[in-house]
Amino acid sequence: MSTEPDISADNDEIARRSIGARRNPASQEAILDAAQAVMQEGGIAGFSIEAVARRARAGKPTIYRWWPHRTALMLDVYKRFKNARSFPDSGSLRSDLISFLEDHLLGFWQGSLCGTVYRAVVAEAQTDPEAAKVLKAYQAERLAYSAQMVDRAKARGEVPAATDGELIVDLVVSYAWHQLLLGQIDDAIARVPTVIDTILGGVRGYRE
Amino acid sequence: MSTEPDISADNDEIARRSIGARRNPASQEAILDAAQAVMQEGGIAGFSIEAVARRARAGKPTIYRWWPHRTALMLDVYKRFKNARSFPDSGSLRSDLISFLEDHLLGFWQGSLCGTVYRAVVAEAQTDPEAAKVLKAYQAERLAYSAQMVDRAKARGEVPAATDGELIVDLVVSYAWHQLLLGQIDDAIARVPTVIDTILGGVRGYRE
DNA sequence: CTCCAATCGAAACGATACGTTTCGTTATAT
DNA sequence: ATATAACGAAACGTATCGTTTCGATTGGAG
Repeated sequence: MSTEPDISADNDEIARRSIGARRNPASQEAILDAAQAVMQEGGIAGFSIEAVARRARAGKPTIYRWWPHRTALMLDVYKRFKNARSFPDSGSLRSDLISFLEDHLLGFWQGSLCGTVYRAVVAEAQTDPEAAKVLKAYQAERLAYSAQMVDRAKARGEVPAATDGELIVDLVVSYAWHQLLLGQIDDAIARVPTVIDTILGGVRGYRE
Repeated sequence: MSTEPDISADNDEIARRSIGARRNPASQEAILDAAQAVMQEGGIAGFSIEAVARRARAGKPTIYRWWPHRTALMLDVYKRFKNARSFPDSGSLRSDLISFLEDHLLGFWQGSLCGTVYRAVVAEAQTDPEAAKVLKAYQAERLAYSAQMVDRAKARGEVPAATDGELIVDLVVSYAWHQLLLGQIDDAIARVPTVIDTILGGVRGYRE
C-alpha cells in the first residue's frame, strides 16, 4: 500500500531561512514531515511540539504561528493521507456500506499511521475543548457527506425515502470508532459483512 | 440524583500522619475524594497527580505507591459511582435495550462526573498501553455480561437462538461511546428509541 | 520492651514540555 | 527605500513528571 506520503526525501537541504513576509512552504512541509515521522517513531505519547520542531529544524514559534493547537497539526497530518478517496458507489447500498466500513474506515486505519493519528486526535478532543469543537465539526461534515450513500439508495428505490440516512451511517461509524479505540481493528475487519447485514436487516426473525 | 459519593465532609481533620507500617485508609479516601474534586472542578485537562496531592494534602509518593498509573486512580474514582446497578430485565428486549442505552450508558454519563471520568479513561487508553489493556478487558467483560439481555430474549423466543447477542450489544455500546466522545450525550438521549428500533428492526422496507 | 520496617507528609531533585518573548536575518510588498 | 512579516535560534518562567531524600510515626517481630 502506498497510502503513506513519502517522507524519505529527508531534510538534507541547507538550513531554511525566511523567504520574506510570507509563509515558507518548505518549512510547512518539513514540519508536517517531521510530525508524521515523530508520530511514526514515538507513537502518540512521544508526540510533542518540541519534538516536531527539533525534527524539522524549525522554530517553535513557526509551528505555533500556523497551527494554534497540537490537534490542528495532527489533523493536518491525518488529512495528508485522506487524499481524494472516491466514495463507494457500486449501485447497491449493502456493498457501498461494506466498502465504506472495510476500506474507508477500518482498512484505512489499519496498519498505516492513520489509525494512530486518528486515535490521538480523538484522545486530544477529550482534553482540549477547542480540539473537541474541530473534531465534532469534522465528524458532522463527514456524516452528512457519507449519508449520500443512503440518498442514492433512496433514489434507486432500495430503501424508503423516510429512512434516516445519517443514523445508518452513524451506526457504522460508531462501530468503527469503538473498534479503533479499543485497538481491535484486525478482528473487526473480519466481521464487516455481518455488521452491515445486521445494521441493514436488523435482528433476523425479531418479533416486534 | 444521588449517584455521586459525598465529598462534602471535606478534610477539616487534622493533618494525617503515618499510622505505622501499613496503609492509612484515611489517606486513601482523602486522595480519592481529592481526585474526584479535582476532576469535577478542572475537568480532564486539570487532572494531575500534583493537583490531587495538593488537594488531598498528601505526598506524591503516597499516591504513586498505591496507584501505578494515573489511569488506575481515575478508574477507582469511576468505580465509586458504579455501585450495584441492577440490570434491566423488563421481559422485552426492546425496552431492556432502551433502558440499557438510556439509563446505564448515556444517562449514567450525563450530568454526573462519570461521563467526564470515562472520557478521560478512554483518552488515556490511547496513550498508555497499560491503560488500553485494562480498558479492553473491562469492555470485554461488560460486553459478555450485557449480552445476557439478548440471551433472555432468546429464552423467551423473542429472537432466534442464532442471534449474535454480543454484536447487538456492541452496536448499542458503540453508539453510546461515539456520542460520549463527541460530547453529544444530551442530543443522543432524545434519539434512544429510534436508535434501538433501528438496531433491532434494521432499515424498514429495505429490500435485500 | 526493644528495635526493625513500612508508612506518612514534606520538600527538593533533574528532566521534559508548555507557550511566549526576544533577537538578528531575510526577502516580499508597498 | 522602507515597512512588514516570516524565519531559525535561544532563552524565558511555569507546570508536571516520577524519583529521591528526610524526619516523624507506629504496628509488629524478636
